[in-house]
Amino acid sequence: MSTRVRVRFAPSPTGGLHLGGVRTVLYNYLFAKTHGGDFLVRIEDTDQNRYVPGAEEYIFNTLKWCGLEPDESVQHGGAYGPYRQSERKESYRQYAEQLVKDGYAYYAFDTPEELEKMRQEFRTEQNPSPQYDHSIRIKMRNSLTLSTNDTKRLLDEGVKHVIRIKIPENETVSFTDMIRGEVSFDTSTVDDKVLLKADGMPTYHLAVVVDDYLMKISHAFRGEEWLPSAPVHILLWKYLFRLDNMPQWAHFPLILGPNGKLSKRDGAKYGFPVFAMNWTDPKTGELTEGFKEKGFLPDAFINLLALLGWNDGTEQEIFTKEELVEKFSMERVHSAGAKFDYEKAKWFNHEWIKKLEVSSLRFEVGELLKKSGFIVSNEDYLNKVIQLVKDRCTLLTDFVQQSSFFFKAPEVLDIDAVKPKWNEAKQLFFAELIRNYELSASWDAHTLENNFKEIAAVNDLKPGELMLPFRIMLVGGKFGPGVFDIAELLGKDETIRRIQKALTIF
RNA sequence: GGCCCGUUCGUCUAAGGGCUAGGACACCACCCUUUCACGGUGGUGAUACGGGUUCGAAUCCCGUACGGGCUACCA
Repeated sequence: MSTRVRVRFAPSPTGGLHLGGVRTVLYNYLFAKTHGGDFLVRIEDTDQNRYVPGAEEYIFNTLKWCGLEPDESVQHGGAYGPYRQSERKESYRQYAEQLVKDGYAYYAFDTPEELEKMRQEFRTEQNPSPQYDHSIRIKMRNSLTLSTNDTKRLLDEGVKHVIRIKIPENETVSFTDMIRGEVSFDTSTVDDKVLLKADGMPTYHLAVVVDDYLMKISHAFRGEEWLPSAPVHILLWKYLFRLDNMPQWAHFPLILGPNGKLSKRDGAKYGFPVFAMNWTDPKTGELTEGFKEKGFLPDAFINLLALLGWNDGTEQEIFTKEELVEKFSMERVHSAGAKFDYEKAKWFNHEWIKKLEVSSLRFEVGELLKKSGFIVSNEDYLNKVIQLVKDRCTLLTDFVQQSSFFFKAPEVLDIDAVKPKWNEAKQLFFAELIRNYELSASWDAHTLENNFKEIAAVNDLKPGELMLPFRIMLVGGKFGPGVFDIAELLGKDETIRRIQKALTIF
């Protein structure tokens, strides 16, 4: 018996990957790494109607950005391929047929119209959505109600049909969920799910069981929305591969938005990203913003996701990926859903920006500045700028606003902040400051500040009244690091140039 | 409607029978700061409700309420 830990993330390529999806990846990844096992990605593209070009590539790009690279996948290779279900199509039919042969499944010839008619017919106040279950199947067109000959004839004629699981009556199916403990279902309330569709493709239910078996998955983790279909999967394991080969299950709590399961719409409505990275719908051209482009660091993104439903029992909140791998345990994953709080998410990112070295930030920030039209030629200068402003940036994109004046003189000055209190004496002070600074032998923040205050004292002016105007001259607005630090970094020529220019405006 | 899961400050959570229910985000106040932030100190604020079990319950059991998920030839 193989005891190696093997887990999988099995997305269907239908669009952007959202928070919950990435967290599922994360917990899978952490569990695999914590136990020295394998993490693989299997593309569940059995629904050809929902196929979206580019979505698969997007998923892998996202995993790469997050630093959660699979050990096996379509892109990474591996010994258990193919890793795309559409390419495994042929293998599913035989399992479905085997189930029919063993009496655990049956052919159903009902057309979509007939199914719709059935739902209309049996719909009542008490039962608004009738299911194709043990009580209904005897009234439908399938190999259970048709004679053997009729069934054979229809099959031979190539009539479109599906294969449905025949759920037993009055049985209790139970299993132990690693997060929730024992969960059980009365099979009489479970419907006869379609296993193999009319186009020959399996549904999720068949595919997940067959593939988890074939790929030797030891632990199957997924979102809580799958809990209701667990009995179908358990039964399939029992009928097909024996229960003692079945992986251990865990159903993660949902990540909730302001109203229920977090959706793409929530993001648009409440102004925060839901997808990991930008996603453009190829059909509509609609762009949905991602955490990456919003200015989140991958380390912070992983960190905040990990803590949404898990903690290590201490008061630590900032974790590196390595620490998470070291400390993660499925037993400490919460069972209740967690409402996503964007403010806290930003706090995580801020903490990470403060924590990270300038060298880790430089590339991203440099790119961002260049993209915004600033000329960044001097690496050393950029490093100093980042060091000076990083503590006041919550998002990576904040660096642009917080440091723009280091690369380009402000075009508009916040004159209103200065003008009402501006007077002749201040004008003269800055004229003298220019002369002083021009002659100054050293150009460091400390000297600059001392000289500034000396001149103010000599002229009987309060430094406080002068520093704001000085800031406006250099920065353009009421923000930024210490004004003398700015002047030091800007250099003598540029500082004086900005004072001179401002004096003509004030 | 049925089935399943869940319920500790506004939000994320700690406390897995025993101290004034702890921390973080957010919010408020003060300090620091001659800008804005960072930072520091303090504050507001929770065990859904009702029954049990127990010397003792946020914790175990039952019920109710509320929330969420599922109820497709989608995943």
